[in-house]
Amino acid sequence: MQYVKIKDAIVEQIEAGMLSPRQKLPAERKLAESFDTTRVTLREALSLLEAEGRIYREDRRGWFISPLPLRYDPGQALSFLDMAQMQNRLAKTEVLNASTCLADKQATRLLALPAFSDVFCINRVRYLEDRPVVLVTNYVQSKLTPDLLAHDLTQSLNQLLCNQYGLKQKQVRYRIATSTLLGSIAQALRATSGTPAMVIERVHFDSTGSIIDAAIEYWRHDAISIESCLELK
Amino acid sequence: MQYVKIKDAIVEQIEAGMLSPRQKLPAERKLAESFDTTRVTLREALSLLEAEGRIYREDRRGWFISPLPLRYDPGQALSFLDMAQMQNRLAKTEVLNASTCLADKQATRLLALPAFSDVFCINRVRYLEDRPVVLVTNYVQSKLTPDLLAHDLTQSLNQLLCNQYGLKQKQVRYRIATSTLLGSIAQALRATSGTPAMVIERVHFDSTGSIIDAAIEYWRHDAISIESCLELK
DNA sequence: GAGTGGTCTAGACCACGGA
DNA sequence: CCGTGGTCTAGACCACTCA
Repeated sequence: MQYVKIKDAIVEQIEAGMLSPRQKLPAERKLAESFDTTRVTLREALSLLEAEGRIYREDRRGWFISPLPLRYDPGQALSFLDMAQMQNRLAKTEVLNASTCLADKQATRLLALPAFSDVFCINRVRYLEDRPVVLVTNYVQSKLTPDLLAHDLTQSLNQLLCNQYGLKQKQVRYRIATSTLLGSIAQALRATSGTPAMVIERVHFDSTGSIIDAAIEYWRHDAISIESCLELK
Repeated sequence: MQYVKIKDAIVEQIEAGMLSPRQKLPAERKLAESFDTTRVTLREALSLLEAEGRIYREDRRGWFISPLPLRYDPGQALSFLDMAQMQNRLAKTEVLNASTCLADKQATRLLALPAFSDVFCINRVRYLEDRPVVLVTNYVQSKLTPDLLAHDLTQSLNQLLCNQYGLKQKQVRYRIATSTLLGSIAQALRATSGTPAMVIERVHFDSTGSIIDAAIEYWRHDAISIESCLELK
């Protein structure tokens, strides 16, 4: 099992601090040569490192060392920016698009809507140190929040809903699973199709138990570590 | 991108119900032939399906269709068996080994122990419909629970600690991340080294805030979906 | 013992990124 | 425009599973 040895050799270099976060690895052909093997086998080793969350790939740009993951607490209603700031990370948000549209399958499921409802749909990419780490799709029932799209959407949607519309999140239901980044989602994160991903779905409720909004987050799986602390019943 | 088309063709067959959960796919060479391609490309398609959680592999035995994942709520102090039963799943637990040993690096970190402490270390594999889905390693401070290992360890450790020793879990701290199954962990789950995994670390506290025990769970990533509902502060 | 999956070789072409 | 990563070919050998 040559590819395991290659993987271990690279892990050793990472842990010895010879390779720093976000640093690019040498070209695949060069690495293959230096480990005296073929590209196929070398790529097997790289895929394994990727699955372990130690390196990541930018589509057609190469392989890079993964930075520490962001600690993410689903129990805290913290915005991405606040979370990043508390962990001394440099965060940025980019709005890909924001529009009113007919609820798609996911939106109707998450928001428990009747068919053909109108919703606001917002797609944003979040960056850590200029690396795109998560694509977030927010769905908000349009009747609750007129003119929502007129506001600055790079800020926390949670805070916006609270301050502008008095919609306070009291409860969250979430689901976490693994999958892959495909097509346009992969593109938005500069990832190759098929990159491992962590998918988080959230539905927010107000104090009366009504649904406020929902979100689906596609994370590069190496960029997040979910950590929380809670009381048991 | 031939392998994406192959993947889609197989997905279609799964969703049409032509392939049922736990059913074995044809041999790689046969699949490759029927899609008129080589094994390398075919395996790329299979790996993608695996990463999406739609199929899984048993080491040297072949590829199988993934059953529905088990819904797992970290906020409920439910035992694996109760969880499975509530979802009409057939569960089984196998004790791999249970012993007193010097705390390793992980145990000292999770239990916040001084160096060279004695702990009970229990390794168990949990099955759903005879498929091994998770390897659980439990660490318990030995001084709190004399003779722990004399009891039936196929039952819920949580319940055992509560009923036999009066140790009631009041709080849990957990961490969820993705990684891979390697070496003996992979073997215990009949998986190939490098299989995608969901790793859950848990530390349990009693009502005084003292640590009772800790656990590390290595899940086949397609076998679990983490779902919870909680109040926001 | 036949067939299978796990691993590896030694090439190839293309489209894209970056200079 | 060069070099890169993404994709694909057509084989091979071995160790293991299973009948």
